[in-house]
Amino acid sequence: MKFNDKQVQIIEEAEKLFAQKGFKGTSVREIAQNAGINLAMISYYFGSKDKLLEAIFVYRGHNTKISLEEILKNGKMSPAEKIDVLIEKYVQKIFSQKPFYKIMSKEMLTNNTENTEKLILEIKTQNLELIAKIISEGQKSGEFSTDVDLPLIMATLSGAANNFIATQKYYRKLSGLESMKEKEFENLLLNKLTKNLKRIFKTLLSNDN
Amino acid sequence: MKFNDKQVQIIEEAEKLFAQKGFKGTSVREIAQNAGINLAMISYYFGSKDKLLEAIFVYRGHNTKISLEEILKNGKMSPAEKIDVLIEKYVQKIFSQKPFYKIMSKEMLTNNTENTEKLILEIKTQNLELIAKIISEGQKSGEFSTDVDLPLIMATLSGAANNFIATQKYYRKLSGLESMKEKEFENLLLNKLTKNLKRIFKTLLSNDN
Amino acid sequence: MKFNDKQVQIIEEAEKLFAQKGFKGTSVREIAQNAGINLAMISYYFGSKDKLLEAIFVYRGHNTKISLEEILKNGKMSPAEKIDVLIEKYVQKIFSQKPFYKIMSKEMLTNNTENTEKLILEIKTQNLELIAKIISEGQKSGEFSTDVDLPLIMATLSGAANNFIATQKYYRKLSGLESMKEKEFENLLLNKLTKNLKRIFKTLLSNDN
Amino acid sequence: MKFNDKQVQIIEEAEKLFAQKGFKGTSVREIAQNAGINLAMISYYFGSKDKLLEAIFVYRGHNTKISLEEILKNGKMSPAEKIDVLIEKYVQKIFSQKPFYKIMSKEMLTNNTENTEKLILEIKTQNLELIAKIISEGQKSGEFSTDVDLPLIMATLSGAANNFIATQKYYRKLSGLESMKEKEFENLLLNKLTKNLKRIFKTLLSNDN
DNA sequence: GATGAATGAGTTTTCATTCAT
DNA sequence: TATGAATGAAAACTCATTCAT
Repeated sequence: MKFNDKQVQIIEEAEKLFAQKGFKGTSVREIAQNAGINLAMISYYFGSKDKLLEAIFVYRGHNTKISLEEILKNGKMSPAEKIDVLIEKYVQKIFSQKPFYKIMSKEMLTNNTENTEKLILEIKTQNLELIAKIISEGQKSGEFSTDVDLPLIMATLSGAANNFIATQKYYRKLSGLESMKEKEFENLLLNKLTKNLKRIFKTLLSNDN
Repeated sequence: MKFNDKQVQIIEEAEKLFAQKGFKGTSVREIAQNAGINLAMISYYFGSKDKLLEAIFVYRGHNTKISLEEILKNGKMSPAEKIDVLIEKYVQKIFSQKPFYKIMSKEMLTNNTENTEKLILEIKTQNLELIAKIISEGQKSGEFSTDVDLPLIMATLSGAANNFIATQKYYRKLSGLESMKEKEFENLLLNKLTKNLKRIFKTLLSNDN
Repeated sequence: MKFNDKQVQIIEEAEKLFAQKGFKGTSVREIAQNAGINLAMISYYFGSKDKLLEAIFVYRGHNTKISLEEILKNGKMSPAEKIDVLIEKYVQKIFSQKPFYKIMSKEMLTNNTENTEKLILEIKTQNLELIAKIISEGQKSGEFSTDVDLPLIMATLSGAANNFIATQKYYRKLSGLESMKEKEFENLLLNKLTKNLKRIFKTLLSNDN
Repeated sequence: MKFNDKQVQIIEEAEKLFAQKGFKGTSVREIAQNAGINLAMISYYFGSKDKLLEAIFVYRGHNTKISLEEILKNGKMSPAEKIDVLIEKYVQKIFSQKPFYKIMSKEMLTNNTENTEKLILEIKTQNLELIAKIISEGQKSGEFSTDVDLPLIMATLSGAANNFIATQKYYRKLSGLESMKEKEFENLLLNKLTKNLKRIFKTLLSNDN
């Protein structure tokens, strides 16, 4: 499914607003005004507000898949190195697409439409399969423990990462970093999170349980 | 701040609905109907829908504090054991108060009112201080590493835990446990999560970095 | 009709608020709070909000009558002097009971209940009869013109006077007296209005038409 | 600022109702029903009930200015004649736009929004400047006294005039003219008021104080 | 494709009044 | 007398969607 320029314009504006103020908290009128398009165009292009949300998932979910799949193609790395790269890429993606991940986090918390549920499950499944392959490699080579609960690891990974973008402002206050510049703080966070997750994965995948 | 029976009744009904359908997705009319009280009573007792949300935070935040503080009073345990108990209690609390934690997760993701932000920060600060004390004990006795980023550990803990209650249904499907009974699945989840978190904490607090 | 202390307390608070914010713009809850009494007491003492308004008219209308009647009893003054005193007293009364006259002005502008209409008419009639007597005296003695439209004179008198209390703040700005102290300005206004009205009455009652 | 047909329709209906029942006493639903338009159109066109009130002031205030300015352009009349014409025009305007002047009178009596206060002050200032010019002419030519309090004269003029339209029904009863036909009574009132005001102005502007 | 106007159902909140005690 | 609780009606406003052009 391809979106034309105008649709992308609407999608990106809607994504920003949904992330900031929630789906219900954002009116289509607001989206139209911010995107500089006519109110009726949203219905025209997407059918309804709900469908617009789904379009966001399609738009971002599509990007997600492609970008993550590239990791696996590199055959020279060890499974452990691949996990490290995966974590790096994953954290980078979440940080670069914060609004979308905020929306997804919110949607997972709510009884939403069947369609969004399906789309979220798709994204999760894709990521899971990706990791599954790497872990499977590592298990075959003996590097990783054979006693690994994959969905649990996934939940820990995405849980910690999403929580970081959700609670960024609280983290700032609790760490006493309120005076640090936004960009600097952002980098600090990204590095800490990446390092932390790598360490956690090492533990959870290791043989000595 | 104390709430009378009617207020508690409203608060608990609102909590349930806010968790299910979101704050904006729930109408006060709906709350009133489900709680079996007159619509105007909500304004009468809480002033507004926003204030009702704050009341939920006060109501649950209060309970949170008391129950967690009891852990520390036991002086016979080692810091490592205390951490284990803390994790157990924390996971139990989150599981027993799922609706509230769902609401809090959502609120953290949205630009909400100053008051709720303050109340969330309070709860987070209380938990942080609690863990800080235990870790400090462990650091003095040499059990724990002195190089510990407390807020990061907190974020990992609450992130993973909250993610579990948020993505429970997805976890079920991805693990192929759709046929398992709700209660059994709930227990399984609780145990896995607890065990997992204990292991992560052991790693993150250990000296061998 | 006599009012007890509590009723007077409510009446005076209501009068203040009705004058400030209008009858519809004032809630009974607000009156109760400001008067420091229980909300239900207003219904208890007066029956309804409408009846409370009528009570204000009875309360002030009663005062009005007594105070004005005293003017006539003095038999030593000439009709012209009496008119002057009447104007002085009238302006003083309006200035000292601004809130009530504001309410009355507003009520006259609106299709109100039969009762308030009747009460206003009563007050107007009383004043009219008072002036009528004085003018009649003056006509008999030849001082005043026999061609006098009494209600028209009345309307001019009360119109100008009421307009002054209604447009006080606008008058201040238009006269460039914004820096003058409130009390000083009040006195200035009172004197100017009195002098002005006396002059107008002299003209309207004079023989040379 | 121009209003389209629908907006004018709403404005005129609202004006009628506000004059009859007061601003607070009129519901937007009522306005919509009487104007035969959808309830939501009022918000759509004006934003809010308050803004609708302001629109009435803009709509009528605009008309006021234009119509009054034409008086001055006639250069052949003496200042005294101009004053007479001004009074005639002014009274005619008030009588032809009774609803608007009722609303304005009420608004002046209440602590209203900044915007309406500003708009009222504008209208008053415009009228004041108009009269100021004429009086200034008369003072230069020696016809009028140099000791003239302009705002006070204005207040007398508008006070008396407004009072007439406000107390029309009371005037009718007090004058014993209840059986007269509405139109006839209206004309009688207009003529009396005009004549009366001319006489008053003559006195207040004359040299012999 | 595009738009301004329009709509009906919905929202939260406020109100005057009444009730049980 | 007095009161806190309760209520139903009504208020203004917002919303997503649709329609005619």
